[in-house]
Amino acid sequence: MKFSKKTEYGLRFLLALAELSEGRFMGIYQISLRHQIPMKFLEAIAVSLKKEGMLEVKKGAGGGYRLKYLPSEITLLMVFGCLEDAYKKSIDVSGDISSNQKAVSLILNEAILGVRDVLSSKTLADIQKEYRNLNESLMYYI
Amino acid sequence: MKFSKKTEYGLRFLLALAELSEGRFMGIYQISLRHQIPMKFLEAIAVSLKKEGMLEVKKGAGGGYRLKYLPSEITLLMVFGCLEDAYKKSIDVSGDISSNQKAVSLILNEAILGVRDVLSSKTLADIQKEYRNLNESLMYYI
DNA sequence: GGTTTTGTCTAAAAAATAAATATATAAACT
DNA sequence: AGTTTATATATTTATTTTTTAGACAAAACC
Repeated sequence: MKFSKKTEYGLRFLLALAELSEGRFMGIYQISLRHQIPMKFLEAIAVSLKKEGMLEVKKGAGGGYRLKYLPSEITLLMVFGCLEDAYKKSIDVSGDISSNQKAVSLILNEAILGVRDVLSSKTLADIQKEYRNLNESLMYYI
Repeated sequence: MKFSKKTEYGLRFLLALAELSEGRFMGIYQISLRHQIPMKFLEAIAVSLKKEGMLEVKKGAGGGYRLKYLPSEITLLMVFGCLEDAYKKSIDVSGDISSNQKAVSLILNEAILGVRDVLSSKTLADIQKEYRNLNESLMYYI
């Protein structure tokens, strides 16, 4: 399984937004700085996420992005759909294809369906929970 | 989800072997020709599969490869393990990493476990079944 | 024993994709 | 008006995937 930087950065970006207090916006510059994500890359990621309707935007001072949905409503599958190119195009099983090839494609497609199930069972809320856990453990050291 | 050509070719190669009559060997040249897979690429794929102990080899005339296991014992996960580079290295969740990053990695790893389950639930025998189905349907046209 | 058939190994070219950077423009807020 | 923020476009760099090539090694065949 490969997870692109894009997806990883995207999830970290969403996590950062999820941790904001209700209704607040946060800009890319800050997030990029605070979480060490290449700024311009993050910019492109934000655009993709917005295009799929996952974010609200406010321009100008005090603006930035905020989540359009609850963390518990944002599944990994949604995020992958926005950011992993491989998820956008489904496997093409048509045209002049041998049955050897077709059989393989069909089973791979079935596998993909299973994977989609897995990915839609995990949400941003799960990541948030993990995040808070980790921070709690850190507290003990201080 | 991305499936590399390597994996796709690999599965088609294994399918071809699975369809041989018990105990027979078949060479790369033939398979590459019959199933339109770039020969030298297939060669490398065969080597990888052999390295992981999935194939038996016989050199010289009348030689080639044959499966070492029953198709029902060969899972997609095994094949991916041999051929998808991304499957070899698991995500590294150590070192100097922010908890933002760590939380994401941890959940992604959990997702990977789920994916592995999916992939180990499908076998070469499933592909074979599909293959035979497809060929049967074709027969009606002739 | 020599020739053919097959696999093995190493290299590297070519193509595709991913990751990062730069610059200029547009909108919104104070 | 001027600052802050996002948007769009283009370019570069790096990495990975896919493909091709050639020399070598082992087994089988006659």
